[in-house]
Amino acid sequence: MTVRVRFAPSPTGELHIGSVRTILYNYLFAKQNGGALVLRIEDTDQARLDPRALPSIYDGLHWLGIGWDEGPREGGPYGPYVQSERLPLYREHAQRLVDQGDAYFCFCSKERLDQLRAQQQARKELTRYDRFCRRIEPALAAERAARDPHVVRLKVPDAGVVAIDDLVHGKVEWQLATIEDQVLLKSDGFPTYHLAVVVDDHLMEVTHIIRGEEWLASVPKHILVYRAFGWDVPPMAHVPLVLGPDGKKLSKRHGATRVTEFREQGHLPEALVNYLALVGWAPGTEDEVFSLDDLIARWRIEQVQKAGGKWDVERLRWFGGVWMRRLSEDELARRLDGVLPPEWDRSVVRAAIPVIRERMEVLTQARDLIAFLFTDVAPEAPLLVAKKRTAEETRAALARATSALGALPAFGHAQVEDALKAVAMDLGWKQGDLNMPVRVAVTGTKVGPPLYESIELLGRERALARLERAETVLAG
RNA sequence: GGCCCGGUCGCCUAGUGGUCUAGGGCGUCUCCCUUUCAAGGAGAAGGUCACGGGUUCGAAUCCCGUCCGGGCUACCA
Repeated sequence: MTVRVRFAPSPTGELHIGSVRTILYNYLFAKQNGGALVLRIEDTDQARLDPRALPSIYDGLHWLGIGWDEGPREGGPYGPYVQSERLPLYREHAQRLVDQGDAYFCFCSKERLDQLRAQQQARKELTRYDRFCRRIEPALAAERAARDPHVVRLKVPDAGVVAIDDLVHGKVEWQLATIEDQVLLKSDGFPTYHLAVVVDDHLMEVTHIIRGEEWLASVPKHILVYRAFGWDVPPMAHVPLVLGPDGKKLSKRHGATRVTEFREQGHLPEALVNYLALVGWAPGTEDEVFSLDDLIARWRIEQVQKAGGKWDVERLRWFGGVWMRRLSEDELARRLDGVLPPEWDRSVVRAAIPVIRERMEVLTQARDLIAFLFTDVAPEAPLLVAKKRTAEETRAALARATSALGALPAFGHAQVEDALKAVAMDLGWKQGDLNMPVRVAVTGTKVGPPLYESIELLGRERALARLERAETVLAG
């Protein structure tokens, strides 16, 4: 039997980083088993639809390099892959359960339900549906259903136990007495998640259900539905949640959570995938830098952690640095293309890559690192003055550096280095004491890429002009 | 409240009865390298394995209890 797994986002918002981790695990499982990955859109909550959701799922996963085999746009033999286009299917199946006596029509109003809940709360009882409509004669209920608004509820047995052998948690079981008569079909004709997942996973021949742990609690309801239909329950794996720093499910109030945001912040997709895979999984060896292909080869569902893992941007950034240095210079130049202002000369950018690459964790850092090559700098006098020297001494030193650089027959970083070393020697200054004012004069800041290379990149003309301007500032 | 899941350094984790004086990575700190910042190298600090009982010659690893955290508890997914 070929493996078929799915990821089933509900299009209620942009692609979330926590969903990506679950999708990634599904992807890895499918790939390493030569199976298929299916994208199914669970848009059964019509009130919460967000038009940005779909594009962000496609763009985000494409950016990350995670591909799938069947879905709304790519089609496939089990379509449609959007639940709102499968309504008749759910209706038929719900009807079948009613006909079999495993489900029933419920006509209770929102008001009655609210009131019931309030009363139960006041009495400190369990808040759950009182099965009021379960007592209605089936024939009468069917008749009413033809004209009155209604939902379909699952008839949960009063007693008994259901259990699964979860791939990550092991055996988990529930007393049916603690489960309420779940709504399966809503009054607007849409199914609830609980009906739709079961029907679709079965019809789409999904062989393994890998999803977030937030779904673990609804497993008994699903088992009951499978049972009522006489279907087999596929193996399930409830993977741990990605948590915020406070230990609660990662959400927007913890900061960036949308894939789009990380992309905009300049994170490398390789780093995101690598980092994310390691929240909730470890190979058991001391390796930790993994490409998507490495992960396909090494990830194992049995090694997935039970406990949730906290999101750690610092660690993500560290992986960013690692991957930054693994990218070829040409590739890095391509990645930078969309990040840097279009007017910045790409040949200059390309030339600067060797010196900025190991200083970057995210692409956007390149902007600050090489801005001095494209925009004028106007350093203030206090910043220019060398350590333990006066403004005048610094000015004089800069003047000597200026003429030394001006006299150079060739203007490569090696020559620049020789010249500045000679000046420092003459002056009797420590190299760093001379280089700092030169750096500030030429780049405008105290930190940046190596000085000699920076000066070479800038070119003689502009370097000398900036040095002269710094002298003026110091003289002034 | 109820049901369910979880609990190893600040964070991600290795570890499935003895080789654990609990290993690695991130972060932090120190030193080296050095024209700044990085990168790189060498080191350090940091965990009574939530706690308490057992079982066992021996427990982070097995059992029970407690505590703490989380998820779910909608005609949301």
